[in-house]
Amino acid sequence: MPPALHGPTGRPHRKRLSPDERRHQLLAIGVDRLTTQPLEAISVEDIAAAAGVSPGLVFHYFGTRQGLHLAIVRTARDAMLAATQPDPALPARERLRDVLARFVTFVQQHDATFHSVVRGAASGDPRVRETVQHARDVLTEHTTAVVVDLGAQRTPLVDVAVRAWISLAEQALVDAATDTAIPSAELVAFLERSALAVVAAAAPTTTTPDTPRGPDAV
Amino acid sequence: MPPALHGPTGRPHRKRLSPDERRHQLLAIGVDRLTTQPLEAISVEDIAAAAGVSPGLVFHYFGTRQGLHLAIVRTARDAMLAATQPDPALPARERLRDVLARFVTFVQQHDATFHSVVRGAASGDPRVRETVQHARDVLTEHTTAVVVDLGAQRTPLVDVAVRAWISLAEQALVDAATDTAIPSAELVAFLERSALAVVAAAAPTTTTPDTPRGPDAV
DNA sequence: CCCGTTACTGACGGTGCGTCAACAGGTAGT
DNA sequence: ACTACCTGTTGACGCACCGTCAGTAACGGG
Repeated sequence: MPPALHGPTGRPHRKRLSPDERRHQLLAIGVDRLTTQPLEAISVEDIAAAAGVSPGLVFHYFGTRQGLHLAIVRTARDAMLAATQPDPALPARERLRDVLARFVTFVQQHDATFHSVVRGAASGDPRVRETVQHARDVLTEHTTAVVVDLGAQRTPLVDVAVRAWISLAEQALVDAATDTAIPSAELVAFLERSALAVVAAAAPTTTTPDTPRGPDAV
Repeated sequence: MPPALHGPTGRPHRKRLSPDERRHQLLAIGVDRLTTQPLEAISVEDIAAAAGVSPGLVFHYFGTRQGLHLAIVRTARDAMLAATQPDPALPARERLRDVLARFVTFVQQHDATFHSVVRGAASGDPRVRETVQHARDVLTEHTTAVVVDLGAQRTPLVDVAVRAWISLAEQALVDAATDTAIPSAELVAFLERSALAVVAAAAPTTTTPDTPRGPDAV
């Protein structure tokens, strides 16, 4: 990326872009910054300086610092969701494995972005949390569709279990996706098995054929 | 809590406390603030005003804003760990259930504190992350001890699985501990079963006696 | 070439972080 | 009690960043 649209520390050259172009440029800089620093550390003035514009312009486009952060995290989130869209043509089990495999690949290639999105879930700004939560909701929906296709019943506890499993998957990906000691295929297989096992643990009365339960429930 | 150590908006009265007392007081205010606002929203000046002292004094005790945050989150974390110390006298399975039951109770009673600690895991400050990670490490150790006692082998993937299960448990607690639609006992039972199931999913070759696996492993 | 639209600037006020020399409350020695 | 020391504590300062707004200049159309 060129440092700016004018000579390096030379004269401003004052280029006038269309709103879409400018917005896109600022967002691209923001997502790039996300690979080296957390969301909260991104300042309006830093983005403005990197784009060669005044801070005021950034406020013109995003309103507030939080507005900027929100737009940045949304961009990163959408990239993640686009990369992990399930293939509706596949049967349930294959679909799950396919999504998990692509997810592992995505995290391996964009681990900094993934980290930032996951960490955004704990942001102080409710709107940022909501944005990340939306990503989780989408993933939860995909996963729930799979387990329902496999014969599980939906209960409140099963919903909790699926959401909780998403967290498990996030943590496992953060831990192991870039860890060479664990092959990707093994990680994918573990995630696949754990998803089914966790749902089975939440729905002990389900009639799935291959999860026999002992009489140890409370 | 008295608003301060002087008359309400009256004259400062300038009480001189011992460093321990003052530090403790500031920390107590900080942990209390944590129940209504996220860590990053806690400002030095707010704490100072609540204690009836100058902002400079807070810097004297904690150095920086981050130092204050770190001390606050450490205090909250220690309270959580203290409440969930396993009872070494119990056998593995009972020990797991006992810890989980007390964990659910703790979250029900201090959900705001728990939220803040969990969210601290995604803080921008590495030291805060490290602090929360330490709590997870302790919980991971307890859990690993249980599953090893139950006959599981330790492999890199099992370690990943246990850490990931901690995230699952955190998420399930955040979701469901204060949800009246799901009885505590059921939640505890789910967490217990899911722990064993996730470890089994990570170590398909283990010889655990009471976790029968169907031929669904990949 | 000029004129209007609007992307963009620059100067300003406010808030919170962090520093430092100086001040004052407590206490020990006489 | 008086004094002198130690140290908990202050208040004023510099700085970075957020957010606002009236004004300016770059592009497109006539």
